[in-house]
Amino acid sequence: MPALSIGDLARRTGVPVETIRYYERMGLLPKPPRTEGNYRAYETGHERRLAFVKRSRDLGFGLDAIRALLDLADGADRPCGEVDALARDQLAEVERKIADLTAMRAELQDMLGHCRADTVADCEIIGRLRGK
Amino acid sequence: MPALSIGDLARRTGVPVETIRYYERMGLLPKPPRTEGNYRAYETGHERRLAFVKRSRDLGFGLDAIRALLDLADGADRPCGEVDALARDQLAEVERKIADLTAMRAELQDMLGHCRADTVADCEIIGRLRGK
DNA sequence: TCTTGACCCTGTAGCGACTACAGGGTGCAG
DNA sequence: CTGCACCCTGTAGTCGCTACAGGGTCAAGA
Ligand SMILES: [Zn+2]
Ligand SMILES: [Zn+2]
Ligand SMILES: [Zn+2]
Ligand SMILES: [Zn+2]
Repeated sequence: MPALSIGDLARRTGVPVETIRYYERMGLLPKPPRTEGNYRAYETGHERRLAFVKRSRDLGFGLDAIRALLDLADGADRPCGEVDALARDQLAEVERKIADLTAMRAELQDMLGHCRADTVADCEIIGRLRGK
Repeated sequence: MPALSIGDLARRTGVPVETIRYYERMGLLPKPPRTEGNYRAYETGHERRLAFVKRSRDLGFGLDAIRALLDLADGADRPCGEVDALARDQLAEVERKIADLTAMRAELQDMLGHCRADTVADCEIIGRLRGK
């Protein structure tokens, strides 16, 4: 199996080229070997690692947490308590955001429901933003 | 009623001093008159405007949208269709975010539910991040 | 052989909405 | 008069990208 260019890797993982280079700068991906022409040459190990990063990002983990997860994933024998703690923190963060957004949604829906589409002077939305 | 210092305004609205200055730079708040010592001197009009901005931010509106809302709020006679459109856009954005976060929450909860707290090699969380 | 065009490289700047200084000036109470 | 809390401007950092600018590389087609 031949080495992959950064564009190949981007197509295979769905992560944009610029983002792959950014992850490398941030220390999430190891610096790959280069071709004669100074192109990055990736192997399947790199692809697996990038896929791990992408799945973690899709769950909302920050790059610091992902670095920690990658480190933990390398130590097969250790207990997974730290992994679970990171996942629980992330779940808590997601739940906090959902709670905030749910409150926003309720207020926006209520505003929109009360607006009778007349003039700005009587508009319920503007009225509430002004504080009644 | 005497003029308010920026610190007074911050305490009364719950908006940090640095953020008030930032809103002024961004054109959301008018430049207030200054005292002899070059301190900003606010009146109740400024406080109302800042409160409007804060309530809008609390609903997740971006600063561009808030600028538009402030402009619209000044034209009392005009129909409120544009206001409603901004609110509907914001509601749609909030709903999109809730959907994304809800999917993340489900996956995180499921991962955590399947983890039997043994070694990293067998950890369901790490396993799924690796793509099974 | 030459040229075109797609790809790759580095380095830097921008996004949004703040937040945190650094390095100074002001104002009031003890 | 001396602290101390507050205020000023200007700049840089945060997070996770994203978008250039200004070049180099490489394979296919004429
Ligand atoms: Zn109601
Ligand atoms: Zn209305
Ligand atoms: Zn399950
Ligand atoms: Zn586990």
